[in-house]
Amino acid sequence: MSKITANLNEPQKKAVETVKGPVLVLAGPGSGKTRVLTRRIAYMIEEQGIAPWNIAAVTFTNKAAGEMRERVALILQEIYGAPPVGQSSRLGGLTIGTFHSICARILRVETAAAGFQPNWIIYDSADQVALVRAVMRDLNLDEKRYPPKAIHAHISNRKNELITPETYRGASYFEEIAGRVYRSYQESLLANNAMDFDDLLLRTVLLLRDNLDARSKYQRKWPYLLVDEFQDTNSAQYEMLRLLVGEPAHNRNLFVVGDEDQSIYRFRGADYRNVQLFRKDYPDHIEILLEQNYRSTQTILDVANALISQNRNRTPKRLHTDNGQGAPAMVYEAYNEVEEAAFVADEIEKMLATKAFQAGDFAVTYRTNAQSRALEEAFVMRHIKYKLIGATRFYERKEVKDALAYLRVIHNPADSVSLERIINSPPRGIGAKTLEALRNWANEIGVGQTEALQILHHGPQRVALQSGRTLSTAAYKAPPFGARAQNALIEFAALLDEWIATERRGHYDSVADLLDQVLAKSGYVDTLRDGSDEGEDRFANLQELRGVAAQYTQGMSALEPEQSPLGLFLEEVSLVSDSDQLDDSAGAVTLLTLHTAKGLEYPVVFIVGMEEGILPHSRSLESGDAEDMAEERRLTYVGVRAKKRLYLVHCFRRSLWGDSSMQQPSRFLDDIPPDLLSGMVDRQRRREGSYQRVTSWDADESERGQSRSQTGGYWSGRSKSTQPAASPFGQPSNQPSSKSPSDHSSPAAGSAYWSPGAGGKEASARKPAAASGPLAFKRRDSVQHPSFGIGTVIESEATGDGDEQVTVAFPGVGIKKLLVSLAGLKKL
DNA sequence: TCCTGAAAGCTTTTT
DNA sequence: GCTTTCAGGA
Repeated sequence: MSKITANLNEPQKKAVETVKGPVLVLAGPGSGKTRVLTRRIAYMIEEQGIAPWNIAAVTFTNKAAGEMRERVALILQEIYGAPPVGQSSRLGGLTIGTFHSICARILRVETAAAGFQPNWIIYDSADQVALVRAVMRDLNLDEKRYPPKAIHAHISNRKNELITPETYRGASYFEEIAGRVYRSYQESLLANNAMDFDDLLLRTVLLLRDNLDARSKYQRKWPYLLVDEFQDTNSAQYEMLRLLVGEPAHNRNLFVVGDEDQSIYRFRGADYRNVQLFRKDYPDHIEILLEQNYRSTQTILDVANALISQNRNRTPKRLHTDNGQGAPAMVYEAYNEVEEAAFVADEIEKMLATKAFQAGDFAVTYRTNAQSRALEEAFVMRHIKYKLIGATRFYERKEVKDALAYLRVIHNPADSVSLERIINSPPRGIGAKTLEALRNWANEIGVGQTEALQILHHGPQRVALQSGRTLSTAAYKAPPFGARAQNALIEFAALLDEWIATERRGHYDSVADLLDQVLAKSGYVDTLRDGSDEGEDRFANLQELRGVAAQYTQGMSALEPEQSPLGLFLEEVSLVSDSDQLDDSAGAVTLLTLHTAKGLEYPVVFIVGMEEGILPHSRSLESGDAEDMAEERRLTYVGVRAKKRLYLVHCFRRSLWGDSSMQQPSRFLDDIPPDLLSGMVDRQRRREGSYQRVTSWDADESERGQSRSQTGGYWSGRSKSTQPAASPFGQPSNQPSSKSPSDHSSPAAGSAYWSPGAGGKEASARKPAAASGPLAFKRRDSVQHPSFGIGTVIESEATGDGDEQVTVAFPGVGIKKLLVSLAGLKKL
C-alpha cells in the first residue's frame, strides 16, 4: 500500500488511486478535497512515474495554486526524502495555476511563436469599464440610458459563453446597442494591445478549437488534468477542458473535484450544471462522493445541511463527522450595525480572555464589503487586531494603479487607457482640451497616442525611419497644439522615451529600479508626499508595490524567455486577487466576504447581516429568479465553515445609504431547526415590529446558570416568547437536549462551553481523535520519528485540510517540517 | 489649466 | 455615508 494514501478514508483513497479517468469527485465541505488533490499529484509522480511536466492542475485562486504546489513538494519530500542530487525539485515542469494564468501563458507562448511581440497587457475591471465608457462616447450613446457597467457585464457574459462580436445576435434593443459597443470595444482592446479577463479564456478556447497544431500540442503536453472547484467553471473554461482532453474515446486523464452546493460564482458565468454536462460528455467516468467532514462539529454540519437541503437540482450528500456534537450555533439580534459589531467584538474579547482561542482563530464574514466598516470601528476601539480582506483592493488603489499605469505604458506603448491615466498625473499642463486634441490628431494620423507623442518629439521622419512604416500625410502637417501645450507634451514624450529605451535594452536590474526611476523623474512621488498623513500612507503603498517589483529581476527571464521581467511582473499583478494576499499569520481576526471565505476554515465564524435584503441580497430578492435565490442560499451554506463555534448575527435596524430602516431576519434562519440554535429569537414577534432592549440578564436567566452580566446587550423576544425561551449562551432552556449525548458528557457544550472562564476545561475536554480538532503536538514536546530519531517540537499548526504540520528540531539532523498524518511521529 | 465645493449615484459577490 | 463626477471661478 502506498504511504501517500495511508490515513485516507476509503473514498479519498479511491479518488487518489484511480488514475484512469475521467473521474468526478463530489466533495462536501471540509471533506479533505485539497488533500485528495495534492496526494493524487504526489501519487501520480512517485507511484505512477508520470512526468510532472505532463500534469496540469487548475485552481481558481493563485493562493490555492501556490499552496497546492507547496503541499505536494512537502509530501514528496517527507515520504521519499530529499530529491536526487542535481535535481532541485521533483516538481519541475508541473503546471499549477488558475485558468486565467494558464491561458495567459499559453497565449504569450503562442504569440511569440507566431513571431509577434507578446507585450499585450491585461485590463482589470476598472480599465474595462473605462474603455467601454470611452467607446460609448465615441458612438454617442447615452450613459444614463445604457449604463457602461451594465453593458460591460453583458459583454463579459457573452464572452464567457464564447460569443464573439461576429456571432453576437442581440434579441432586444438594449442587446442591439450592447452588440455595437461589443464590436467597438473589441477593436479598442486590439488597438490598445490589451486583453480583458474574458479574452484570456475566449482566445485560448478559439486557439485550441481552430488550430489543430496548437490543440494537439497542448493535448500532448498535459495528458493529466486536474481541476479544483469544478462547480465554478463557466462555459469557456469547460470548453477549454474538453478541448484539452480531446475525444472521450481517448480515455485521457481528467480529474475534477467540486461541489454543486458550493457554486457561488454564477454572476461571472460559473455554471454548476457543468457537473451534469461532465456526466453526459464522459459517460464512462467514475464518480466518487466524499461525505465525511473533518472540519466541523456535527451541529454545525447539521446547520449547513438544513440550509442546503432546501435547494433543488443537487446531488444529495450525507455529510457526517466524527468530531462530536459540539455546541449549538448562536443566533443573535443586535439593535443596529453598530451594536452588531460591538457584539462580535465583545464575544471575541471574551473568547480571547479564556486563552482557548487566539485572534487568528476568528473570522467575521459578510455578504457585501460595505458591511466591514462598522466592524472595523468596533475592533479599532477595542484594540483587537484584525485584517481586512478585499475592501479597497491593494491593486485598485489610486496611487498603485497610477504607478502600474506608468509601467504598462513603458511595456506596451499602445495602451492608451494607461497613458491617459498618467499623462497629467502629476499635473504637468496637459489638460482635457490638450488630451482631446492629442486623441484626435493621433486618430487622424492613424497611430496610437504614444506614437503621436513620439512624432511630436522627434519629428515624423525619424519615427517613420525607426518603425519602418510609412506615416500618413497628416503626420507631416503642423500639429494642432498651442505652444504651451506642445511643450508640455514634448517634455512628457522625452521622459517616456527614455524609460522605454531603458526597458527595451534591459538596463535595469529589477522592476523596482524601473519603478524608482519613473516615480522620481515623473515627479509623482514629490507630488504625492505633500506632508499630509494621507500622502505618507499612499507612499507606503507604493513602497509595498516596490517590494513586489523587486522580486522581478533580469535573471528570471531565462525561465520564460518570451517575457521581460517587467512583462512578467505586470501579468502576475493583473491576475492576483486580494485573497491571494491572505497570510496565515495567527495574529489577527479576519474580516472577509462570504465569497472570499470559501476554501478557508476557522475555529470560530461569525456571519453578520443575516437579514432579508443583505443575505439574501436585495438584488437577488428583486430579480425574482429562483436561481439567484438558490445561489444566496449556497453562499450562506459556504459561510457555515466554523470548526467549533458558529454565530449568526442580524440587526433590528440597519443604516443603508445614510438612512436607517427596519430589517427582517433572513429567511435562511427559518430553515434551521431550533434545536441546533441557541439564542433563538421569536421571529413572529419580530415581524410585528417590537424590539426589547435588555441591558442585563434577568434573574430568570441566571437561574439557568448563564452568566453574562458584565456585558450589556440587546436582546429581543425572549422573556415573553411563544417559542422556546432561549438564552444567548446555552441551549434553548426548554428543549430536550437528549438529542445530543455529548452535550451532557462533555463540558464543551451547553452553557459552560459558552461562558467566559470555562475555556480551560473546553480545551482539555476535546477529543484528541478529532481530525480538525486540537493540535496533537505543541511547542517543546519531545517526539520520536522513525528515521530522524528524537527531537523537540518548535511549532505545530493546523493545515488547511485538517492535517497538522509540525516543525521539529532533530539534534544532528536539522529542522524538519512534518505532516502528522504521514510522518509517524510519536510523542514521548 | 487647476482647484474647490456641490451634487449625484452608489454597492453584490471576483478572475 | 462615502466616493466619484460636474460646474464654476481664479
